[in-house]
Amino acid sequence: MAAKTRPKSDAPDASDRVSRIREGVTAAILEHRLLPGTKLGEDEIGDIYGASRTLVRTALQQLAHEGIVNIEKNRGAFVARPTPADAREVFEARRLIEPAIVDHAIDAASPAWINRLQRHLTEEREAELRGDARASVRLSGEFHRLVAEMSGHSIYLGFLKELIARSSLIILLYRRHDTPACGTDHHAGIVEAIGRRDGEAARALMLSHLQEIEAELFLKELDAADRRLADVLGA
Amino acid sequence: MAAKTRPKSDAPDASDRVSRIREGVTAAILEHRLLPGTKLGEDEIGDIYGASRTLVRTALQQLAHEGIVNIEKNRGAFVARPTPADAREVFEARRLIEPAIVDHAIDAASPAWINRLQRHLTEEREAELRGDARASVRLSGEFHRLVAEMSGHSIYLGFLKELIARSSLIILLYRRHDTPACGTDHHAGIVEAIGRRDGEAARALMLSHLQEIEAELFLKELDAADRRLADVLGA
DNA sequence: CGGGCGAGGATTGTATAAAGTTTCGCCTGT
DNA sequence: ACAGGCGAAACTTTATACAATCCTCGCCCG
Repeated sequence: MAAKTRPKSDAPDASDRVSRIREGVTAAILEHRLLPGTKLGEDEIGDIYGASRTLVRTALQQLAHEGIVNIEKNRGAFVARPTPADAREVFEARRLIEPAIVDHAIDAASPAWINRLQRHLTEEREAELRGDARASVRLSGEFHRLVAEMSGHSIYLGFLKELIARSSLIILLYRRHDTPACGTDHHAGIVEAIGRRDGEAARALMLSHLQEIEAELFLKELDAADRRLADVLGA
Repeated sequence: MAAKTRPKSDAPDASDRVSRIREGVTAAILEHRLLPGTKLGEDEIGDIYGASRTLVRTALQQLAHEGIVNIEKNRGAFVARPTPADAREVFEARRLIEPAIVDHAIDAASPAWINRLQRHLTEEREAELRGDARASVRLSGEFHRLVAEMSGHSIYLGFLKELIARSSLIILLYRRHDTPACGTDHHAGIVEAIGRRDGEAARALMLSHLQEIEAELFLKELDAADRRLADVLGA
């Protein structure tokens, strides 16, 4: 943004206590350790991170703005619970943005970056090999963030961070349980196309990768019983 | 969002005092009444809106997350000052997203919506006719937001709100002063194409509209003197 | 007379306390 | 036995007080 010199609220500045809280909660959500609907009490989190409620509150507000936490007035903060409609919107947005990101990534592709991506791929493979589902899902999302960082497009990066976090919740809620290994192979193909500077192929691979993820979802209303009631009766 | 029933932090719920502050400041920025770099003191704003610093602070944090305010640690909040690089990113993102929004808007086009758009066009023309520059620039941005609302795509809407606000700052900073009437005619053409349900034409018109706005900008570093110094010397 | 230094004032960051709202258990009345 | 209401506890919201940091301005020294 305008101030590259200042560690903005969004910066990965770990010395900031608010950032630590936000990143801790985000990581927990990305690793599927926090389930949708979970209450995030201020005291509770404050005790965990040794911070006062003031700081916890600002962290939660930031997460709310990112769409992975819902703050309900006088009731508190809860891990968001995306609806099927939300899911479709998120993936449509990703199908639109990520090919554009890949294009920029190719422009910025340097040996150092390619190396970084390949190191990430091995990390993904290792996690998958050892059956670490939590690391797998986290790394899978991080791959996309890495490509966005590589693109150097800070606005796309910001948007995508939001979309990835929400995608994680969506996958947790709606993924069919019968689908085995996820897209590490896809990721490898994308890296390879980026390395070749083949924009056409890279965009196409990214697109089909996202389509495949979405195709693995079962986007039907869950908890039909109380969900219906909430929708029918709610304001 | 997951909770259509709850007025989220982002909702246009005017009864909320934080929202009032946020919307007041946003409006001032959109109308070019607050200039980039202006300091937004907490006490100052608190006095204006009769709110304690706690509420002002959360409003400012939300605005910072939207990218129209920069919060510098221990120094306060300032109206953002997008760089030319930021400007290019913002308009690239708009060129990507808004055609997609227009597509959805066509799907949702009803007589009521078309009517709403046309009423907006007359408002724009009236403001332009009476030479009200502030209303003009505000309504010009609102047109795009209106189309996004019409699309029913809440994620695109959220992204675009951010992009519009930043665009307003960018136009204020970088617009060539020799350009006369802005794009009310363009807007009319877009509405007409939407009314015809002609997606091809509507997308093309939106794209060329955005390109024209961007072409009217002079994206060179301003304040070469202290700007250069700040970039060279600043951390 | 210019530049460094330091105290004072102002402003932000953080914590804590007061106020308001919701929730849940319990108790009463039918 | 059960529905409904009352009340206390827990939590969020808001305000205020305190601490830390930064900026300004004047003073002193070279």
